[in-house]
Amino acid sequence: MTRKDNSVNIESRRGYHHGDLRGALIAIGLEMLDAMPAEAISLRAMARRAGVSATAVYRHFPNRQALLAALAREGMERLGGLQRAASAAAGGGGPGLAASGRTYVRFAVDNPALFRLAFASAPATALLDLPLDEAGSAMRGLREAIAELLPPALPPAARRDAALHAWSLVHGLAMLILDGQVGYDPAEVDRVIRATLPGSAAG
Amino acid sequence: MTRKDNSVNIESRRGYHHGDLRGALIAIGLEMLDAMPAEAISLRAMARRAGVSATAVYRHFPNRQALLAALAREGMERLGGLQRAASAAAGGGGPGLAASGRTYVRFAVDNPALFRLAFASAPATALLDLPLDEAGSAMRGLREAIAELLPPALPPAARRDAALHAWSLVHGLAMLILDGQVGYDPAEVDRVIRATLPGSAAG
DNA sequence: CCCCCATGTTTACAGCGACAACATGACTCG
DNA sequence: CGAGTCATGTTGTCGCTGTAAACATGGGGG
Repeated sequence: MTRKDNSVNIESRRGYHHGDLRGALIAIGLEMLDAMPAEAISLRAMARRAGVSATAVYRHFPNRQALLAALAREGMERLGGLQRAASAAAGGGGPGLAASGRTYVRFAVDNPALFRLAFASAPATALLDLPLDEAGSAMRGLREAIAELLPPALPPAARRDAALHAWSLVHGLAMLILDGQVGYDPAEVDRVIRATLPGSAAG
Repeated sequence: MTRKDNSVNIESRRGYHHGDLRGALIAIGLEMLDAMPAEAISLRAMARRAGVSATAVYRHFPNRQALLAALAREGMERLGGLQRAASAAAGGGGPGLAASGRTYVRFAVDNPALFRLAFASAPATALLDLPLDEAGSAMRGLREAIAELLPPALPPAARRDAALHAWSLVHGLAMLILDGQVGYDPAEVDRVIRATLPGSAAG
């Protein structure tokens, strides 16, 4: 998916001058996020890698933050996709929810900079309060798994609480691990997640 | 506590040249953290406020990060103190643990920049794995409340799981709120925290 | 065919963290 | 009491950053 060219695209040139600079910058940014935190990525470094002057970036993004926001969106989408896939692969229901949670933490561990960025510069729209089909792809997996798991008769407020509960737990786990406050032990993560499934705790 | 002088201290001069520059910088940093995130605080701005040249800071901190780390430590200590106080005021036990958790989230909401900084540049020592009396003051409150609440017969691993569970939940809640992913509703926070108390969920 | 405008470049500026060389003044010791 | 040392603070500088303004260019639509 991410071609490895550091210079300008040649084949996929659908743009005008050079190539798809916007896309190239995003690919470069994601690549750099594998090696360093977002705050260490300079606009100029990305431009350099793209083989382009620093100010060319401003033709595609109003400022550095906007570029990072684009990377953040990509991160959210990847996370959401993995969660949905994991939930489906586990057959949905309780196992699906647990799998979705494990995937959430795993993603954070595997892509710390991207995970951090995804939330740090996320749009301030409260994902939990959006209707499911607009809730970005980020929380779709978790919320769908929870919705499926809860007794349909439950009032919406209880559903919301359950979703918040599950989300907070995995998010807290992820952040504490990333910040080095606790070690990453998959078995432990799994235990803690299972203990929180709706049904073990009252909604 | 934080005197409001922007120039050099006069009365509390226990230092040599000007005053207690190190202390002044920390006070200034905490003040600035009330108004902006840590990454927006420049070493030069702090020096300016202290009425001192930029490089004077390097006499007291090896670099900017070290100064921020000092602020982070202060944040951790404040948070820990508040938690212990809240737990004690609630009479310990289950109510104490819930109070400690509520205080954790509240602190984050009230001091977003300081809270973030406290974890972002925390020493990478896994607080949860330290003996209680060395565990900094950060997690003391939570862990003491949990220890008190759990049946003494429980094996240490179960205690650890319970602590991690509680900590993850409140930390996740706090971060999601700070990142604007969910709104801050004290009642909701309280509900979610109560649902996680050891005893509602199996350890 | 030509011109327009999206895309990219050059130049410039202020602010940043950090290093090296220098100044100063408070405390110590003879 | 006088000298000198060393912690503390200053000046000057460097390379880097984000970003604004003015200029260049070339591909596609009139």
